[in-house]
Amino acid sequence: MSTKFMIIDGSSLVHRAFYALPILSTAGGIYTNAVYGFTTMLLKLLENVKPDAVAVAFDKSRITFRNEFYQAYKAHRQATPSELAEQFSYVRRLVEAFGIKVLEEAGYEADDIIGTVACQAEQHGFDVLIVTGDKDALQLVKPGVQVMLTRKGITDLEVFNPETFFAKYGITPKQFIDMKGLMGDPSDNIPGVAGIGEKTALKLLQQFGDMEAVLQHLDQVSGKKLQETLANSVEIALLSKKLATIVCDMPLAFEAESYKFQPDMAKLQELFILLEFQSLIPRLTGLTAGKTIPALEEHSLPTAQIAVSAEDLAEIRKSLRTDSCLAVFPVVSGAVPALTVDGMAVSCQGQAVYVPADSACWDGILSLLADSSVAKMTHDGKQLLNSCRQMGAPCRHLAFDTIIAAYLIEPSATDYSLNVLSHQYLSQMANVTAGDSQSSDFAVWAARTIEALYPVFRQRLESAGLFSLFADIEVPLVDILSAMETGGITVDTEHLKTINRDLSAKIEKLLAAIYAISGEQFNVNSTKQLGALLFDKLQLPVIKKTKTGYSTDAEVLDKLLGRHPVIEYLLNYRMLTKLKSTYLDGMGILVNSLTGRIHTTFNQTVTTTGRLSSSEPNLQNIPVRTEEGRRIRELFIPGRDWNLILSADYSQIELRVLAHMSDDANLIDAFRQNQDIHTRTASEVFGVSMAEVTPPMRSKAKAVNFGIVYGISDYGLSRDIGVARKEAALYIESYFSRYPGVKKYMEQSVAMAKEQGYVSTLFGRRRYLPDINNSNFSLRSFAERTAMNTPIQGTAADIIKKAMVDVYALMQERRLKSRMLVQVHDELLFEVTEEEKDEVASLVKQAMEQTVELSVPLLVDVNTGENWAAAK
DNA sequence: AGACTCACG
DNA sequence: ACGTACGTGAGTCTT
Repeated sequence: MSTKFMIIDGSSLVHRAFYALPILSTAGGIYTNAVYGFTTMLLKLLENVKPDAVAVAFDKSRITFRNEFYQAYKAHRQATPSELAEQFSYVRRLVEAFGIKVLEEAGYEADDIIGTVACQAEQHGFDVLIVTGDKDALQLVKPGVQVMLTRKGITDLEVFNPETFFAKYGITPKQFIDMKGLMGDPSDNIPGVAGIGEKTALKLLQQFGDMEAVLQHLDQVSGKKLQETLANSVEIALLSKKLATIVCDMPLAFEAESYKFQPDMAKLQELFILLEFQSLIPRLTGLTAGKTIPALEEHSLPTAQIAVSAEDLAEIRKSLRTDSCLAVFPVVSGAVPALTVDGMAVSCQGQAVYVPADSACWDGILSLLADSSVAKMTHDGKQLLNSCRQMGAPCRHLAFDTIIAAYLIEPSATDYSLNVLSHQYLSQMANVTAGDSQSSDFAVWAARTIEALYPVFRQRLESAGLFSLFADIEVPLVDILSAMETGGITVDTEHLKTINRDLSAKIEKLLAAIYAISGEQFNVNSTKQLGALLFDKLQLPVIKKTKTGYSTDAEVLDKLLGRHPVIEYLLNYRMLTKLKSTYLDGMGILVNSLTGRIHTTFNQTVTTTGRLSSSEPNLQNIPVRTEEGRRIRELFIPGRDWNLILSADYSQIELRVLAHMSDDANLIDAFRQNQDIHTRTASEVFGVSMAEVTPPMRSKAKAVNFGIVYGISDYGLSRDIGVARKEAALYIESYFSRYPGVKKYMEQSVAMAKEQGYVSTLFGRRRYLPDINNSNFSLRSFAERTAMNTPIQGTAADIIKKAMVDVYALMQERRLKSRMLVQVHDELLFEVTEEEKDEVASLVKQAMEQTVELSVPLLVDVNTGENWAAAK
C-alpha cells in the first residue's frame, strides 16, 4: 500500500476562504471566516484523503527571488486587508495543533516550497497530492503527483493527474509553463509576448513542443507578423517563462518522519473553543481513530466486538497525561439493584475502544476505573457508579459528568441525552446507532462525544460562574446518590400487607355506603361520573369548573361538606384509595424480593430550581399530613444490620435563606432570637404583641409566609386562606411595611431577571426566565413569581446538597456503618446502629447547620425511632 | 397523551 | 381587565 503525502498551499486556501465566506467574528472580536473556511477544508481533506504525511506551505514575504530579476513581479497586488492578515496567526496555530509541519522560506513563494517538497516526496515513493487554489501549481502534475484545485468557492474541488490534465487542456503540464511564458499572466504581472493569446500559444506549443523549440525555429512559424513579434520578444518570453516556473530544487532537507501527521487533541479543542468553532469539535474525534496508535490500528474501529489486548489499554494509559481525563461510557442493562454491565467504551484524546465485560482485558478496565490518579468523565455518572457498585468494583475520581454540566447550564431543558447534547452543543448530526444505547458502536461514539463536549461545557460552566457548584457540590453528590440508590431502604412488607388489608376493608365499606346513599353504582374514581351524580342528579352547587367539566377536587368537596352526607364518604374514599393505590400497591411491587428494600431513583437533572426529585417510587411524597397517611411511614424501617431510623430536618430553611438573601433586619432578628416565625409574622402583620397572636392569626400569617416564598400575589393568598382579595392585599401590604428589606429584595430579583434574563442562587445556580418581559400578563406574572421563588428554593436546595456532601465525607472518614437513605428537600433520613446513634446525630446536626454561614443560624432537628413515622 | 386529582417540601 | 400561588411524581380515567 502506498503512503499518501498531502501538501497544502496555506496562503492560497486561506485567501480563498476569506473571500468565499462572509466576515465572521467571535464574541471577543477575533475575525474567523478565513480560519474557519480553511479549517473545514483541512478537516474534510484529512477525513477523505487520510494522508500519512502532511505539510502546509505559506508565503513568507512579498519579496522573492523573482523580484531580483523582475521588479514588477506581483507588484500591483493589493495589500492584504487587515481582517485577513490578523487571521494568519490563528491559522498557523491551528496547523501546529493539528501536528502538521509548516513550511516557509524567505525569498521563496509557497509554490516553490510545494514544488520542491512534492518532488522530494515523490522520489521517496510517496503518492503526492497538492491542494491549492492557484492554477500555476498544475505545472507540477506528473506521475505520482496530483494537484487538487479549488474551483469556485472552497468546497468544489477538482483533481488533476497527467491524463486528466491533458484531456482538459490538450497540452502536458510542462507545456503549461511555456503557455504562461508566451501568454503572460496579468494577475502575477508576468508580461508574456504582446499579441499572443491562448489560441496562438496553444497552436505553437502543439507544433513545436516547448518555448525554446519555438524560438529556435522561428522560421517555421506560420505568418510573418507572428515571426516578427516573437523575434522581438525573445528575452521577454524567456523571462516570463522563468517567472512562471516553479522551483523544484530548493535546498531543503527531506525528512519523511517530520511530516507525520500527529494532532494534539487538547490543543485543538482549546483553539476551537477560542475561535468558537463548536460545531467542528466532533469532527476531531474521528481524526485519529485507528490511525496514530499502532496497537489499536490492528483491531481497527469501529466494529462491534473489539478484542482489545492488555497492550492496547497500556497505550491508553500511557497517553493519559496528568491533566487529561479518561472518557468512559458503560453499556448496561436492567436497573438497580439488578444491573448488568455488558461492557464499556473508553476514550482518551479521540482514541477509543470498546471492551466487552467478558473479554480478557476487562480487568484492565476495572483497574483504570479504580485508579484515582486517572480522572474520569462520563455522561450520567450515577449510572456508571451504580454499575461499578453492582460489580463490587470501585470507581474513583469522577471529575466530569456531561449530564450534570448540561443541566447546570440549562436547567429548564427536558432532554439531556447525549444525542441531543451533541446536536445542541456540537452541531453534530444524530448518531445513527443512538436508538440502541446497548450497542458497542454507540458506546464508542458516546465516549468520543463526551470528550468533545468536555471543553465546551467546561468553558460554559466557568464563564457562567457555575464551575464551583458543579465540581464541589453536584459532581460529588453523584456518588452519594448512587450509594443511596444502590443501598435502598428496607420496607416492612408484613406490616404493609396488614395495613393494605385494613385499608381494603375500609374502602369496601365506604364504597357500599356511597352506593347506598347515592342510590346507584358508578365508578367513584371517574370525575365525570362523580360530577354527574353531585351536580346533575343531586343538584349540589357547582363551586369550580375544569377545562372539561365539573371540578370534584378536595377543595370543592370540602365546601360541599354538610350539604349532603355522601360528601364525607367521598373525601374519605379519595384519601384511602390514594394511600392504597399509590403507596401500598404501587410501592409494594417495587420492593426487591431478595433484599426487602426499595431502590428509588434520585434524579439530579429534573427540577428547574436545583432540587432533587425521586421516582419509582417517589420517596419524597410519602404521606405525613394525616393520621392515616402517617401509617405509611411506619413501613420504612432500618435494615437487618441497623437498629434505628434517624431523621434530620432543617427548620424553616427557606425563610432563613430569605432572611439572609434579603438582609431584612426584622426577619433576621426573628431568627436570631429563634422565635416561632409564623407567630412573629402574625404579630407584625396584625400589629399585636406575640402573646396576643391567636391561632387563626398565626395560621393566616403562616399562609402569608408561604406566599412570600412562592412569589406573593393577593389573588393566590386570598384563595388559600379564604378571605377577600382586598383583605389579602392588605396583609401583603402590611407584611412588606414591616419587612421592607424583603420587599426590596423581591423587587430586585424581578428587576435582575428583566435585565439579565436569569436569576441565581447564593451558590450561583441559574435559571433563565425567557417570559419575564412577555407582553402576556399571565406568562409574565408567572416568570415574575418564579424570579422571586427560585433564588430561595434553589439556595435551600444548594445548601442541603452541600450538607449531604459534607455529611457523607465525614461518615466515610469515620468509617461509620450508618447510611444515608433518602433526601426530602429539607430532610435527610438515615439508618443507624444503636452504637452509632449519638455520634451520627451530632455529626449530622453539626454538618448540616455549619455547611454554610448565613446571617441567621441554620437549625436542624434530629430525631430517631424504630421507623420513619417514629423518627419525628 | 392529556386531564384530573392528590401526595410531599 | 388580566387570572396563578413555588417545585415535584403517580394513579386513574378519558380521548
